[in-house]
Amino acid sequence: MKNEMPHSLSGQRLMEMYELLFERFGPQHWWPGETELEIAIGAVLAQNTSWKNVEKAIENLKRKELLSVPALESCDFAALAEEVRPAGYYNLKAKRLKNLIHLVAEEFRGDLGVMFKENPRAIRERLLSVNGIGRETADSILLYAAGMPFFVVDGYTHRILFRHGMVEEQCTYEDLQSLFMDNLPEDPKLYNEFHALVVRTGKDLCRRIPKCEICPLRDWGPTSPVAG
DNA sequence: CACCAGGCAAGTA
DNA sequence: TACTTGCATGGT
Repeated sequence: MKNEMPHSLSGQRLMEMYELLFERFGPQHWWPGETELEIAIGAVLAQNTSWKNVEKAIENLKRKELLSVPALESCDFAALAEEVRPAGYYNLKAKRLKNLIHLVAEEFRGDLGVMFKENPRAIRERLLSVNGIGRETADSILLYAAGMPFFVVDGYTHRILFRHGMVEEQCTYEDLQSLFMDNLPEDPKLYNEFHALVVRTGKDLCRRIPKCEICPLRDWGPTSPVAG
């Protein structure tokens, strides 16, 4: 039984959850990037890293005029690594950016707009085949840069839904993504705002001790990390 | 000092 | 399949 059919109990609570979060925090104005490329680059740089550090790296890239496909494709690896250094894992991320840019340059004429005209599922698989692009990064690019209806799942999504007894602790990325996508309207704007609100909420939830007095979801059942 | 942040891939068993 | 580990800066 591959649970979580559409209209599961947890699924039916999602829209209410969204409304509570939106009432509490308001619009989050995501993704905070100006171009498709900037958003895609930011998605890679943001892997397990605070957004503040990502901003510094992106600002470096802008200042060095490296925020274009041709510039990123041709620039020296060590120079790129130095610019993305504030975002952490800089050697790893410089390589991952090169991998992503290589895909766009070689298969889509260096144009993300061209890539985004292809079949969404096919593009997702193509992105996932790039070393350094996992499911969250791929979905972030597809939702926030391309405007495609893929719900982005992250650590906060899992933590919040598990703490409120809506999923099993060992549930997969696909389980969580399906819960949202099978129970909400297929609306990129809704997915955009909802994920941003999940992150905003997660920032107020300590890893060990939930600050339930300020959590809009405090009345939503269990809030202990051990579900007790 | 410890712990965390808008993950992912590679290695091991 | 299911763990574990390396990657790294910057803020609290």
